[in-house]
Amino acid sequence: MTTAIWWLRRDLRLADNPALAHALSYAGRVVPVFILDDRLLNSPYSGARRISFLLEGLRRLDDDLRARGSRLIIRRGRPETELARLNDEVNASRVFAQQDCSPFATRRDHSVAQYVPLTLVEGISALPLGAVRKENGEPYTVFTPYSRRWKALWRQSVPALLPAPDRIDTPPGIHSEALPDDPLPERAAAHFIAGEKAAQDALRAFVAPDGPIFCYKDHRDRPDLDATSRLSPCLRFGVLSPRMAARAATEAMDAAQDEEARLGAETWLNELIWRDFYLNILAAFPHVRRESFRPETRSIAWHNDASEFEAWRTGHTGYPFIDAAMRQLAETGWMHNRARMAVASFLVKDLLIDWRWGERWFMQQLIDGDPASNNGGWQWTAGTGTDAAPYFRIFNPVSQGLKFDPQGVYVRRWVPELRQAPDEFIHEPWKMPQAIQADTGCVIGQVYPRPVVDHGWARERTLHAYQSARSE
DNA sequence: TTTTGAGTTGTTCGA
DNA sequence: GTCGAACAACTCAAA
Repeated sequence: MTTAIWWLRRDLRLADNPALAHALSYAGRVVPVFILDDRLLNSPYSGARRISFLLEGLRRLDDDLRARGSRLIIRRGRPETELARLNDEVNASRVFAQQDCSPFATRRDHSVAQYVPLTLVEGISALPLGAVRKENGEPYTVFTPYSRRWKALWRQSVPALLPAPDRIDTPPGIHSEALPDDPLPERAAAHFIAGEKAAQDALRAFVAPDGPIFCYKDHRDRPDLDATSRLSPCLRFGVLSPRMAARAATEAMDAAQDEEARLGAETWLNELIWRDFYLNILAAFPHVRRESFRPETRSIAWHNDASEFEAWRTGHTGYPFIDAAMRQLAETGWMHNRARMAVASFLVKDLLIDWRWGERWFMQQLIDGDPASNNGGWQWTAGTGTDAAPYFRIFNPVSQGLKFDPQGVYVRRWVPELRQAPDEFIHEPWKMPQAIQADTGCVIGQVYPRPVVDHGWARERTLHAYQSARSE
């Protein structure tokens, strides 16, 4: 009987898993293996939150495999070495894996293919990488036409979902290493689901009749509400199939009771399409990982002040909305999307710090940190990327707070020093009269910092810095 | 090949 | 307080 290896990377699921399906149709016996690669675990772009989520996801997947007569084999080392060794041990004739598109993954897989017969299978995106192209065959670099084409292709033939197999035959007696200790045993992922069944339940609840998806258009911008799906870590590691998510979104669009509800579902679908878009951008333009997509923005004279970066990183900029967001990130490994834009704009356009500093910090902290989406988002905000925000679009850290956290609920939740501050000063506490500062126990400059920079001044500085870079 | 319309998420200023 | 224009042209996608 033929044996195949199913090499898992970021597709920790049994349902709608094309790589697994290929392995099962190719061979009677399948060996699921995950290889802990120290280059990834110790990378400066890695972080404890994400590793913790990954380890939990591996444990849950092992449970699910055992319920189907199989189990997850863990190996540690270089994938080339480990796969070649496992290949010999189980006498496998082919390795199946889900295609990945980061520069590291591409190099790794190319190298692995020199040692074992490797078949890469789509599944990382809702529509296969490279499937959505311009008429001339080139990749899109602007989102809106990309999304139009994406939707047209999707509606042309909505992909069928592959059912989870009832049984997976895995030969006995294969050595598996123990998983390393969880770097955050108290569960960084307490707020996040790492199991496949729970992720699917969460998706179902999100798109259920009267579910949050139908209010998503209006509520998604409010970090003080709990109105997003929070499925990003599951999509990051493939605990949830992006196709399944996109199908749920389009079905919700079709089931919507009114136009507003339909737009809610479509807005969420658009977020999934953004995810596909940035995966394709990274695949087609791998240099974005290292430098700005737009050459004319590569010569911006960054200010790069280390102590200002530190204030941003730790949530002590003196702008409450920014600080709340940065503390939410540090404490939970996740940040609301609206807040991600605001803090990114603040780092790049108020502090004039190289977007790559922020990108790396996000990768170290985010439980859902994905090289493609994170890079795309940072370059969008910085105005250096594909389809980027115009350089003069600079978020005002105060008005973002007033607009999207009107009562200061989000600020008070994450910045306890300001809990007693009156509503009218919650986003501009430095304007509080001395008497109120004393009464409420938030003396500015002592309990809570003064703004690290004046926004109006910083805005002008950035406009000039970007203009100079352009005219070079 | 040329032309045309359009482009996630904002802010500021002045009427 | 509200509204429209300016911000800066430029590139992309498609007809």
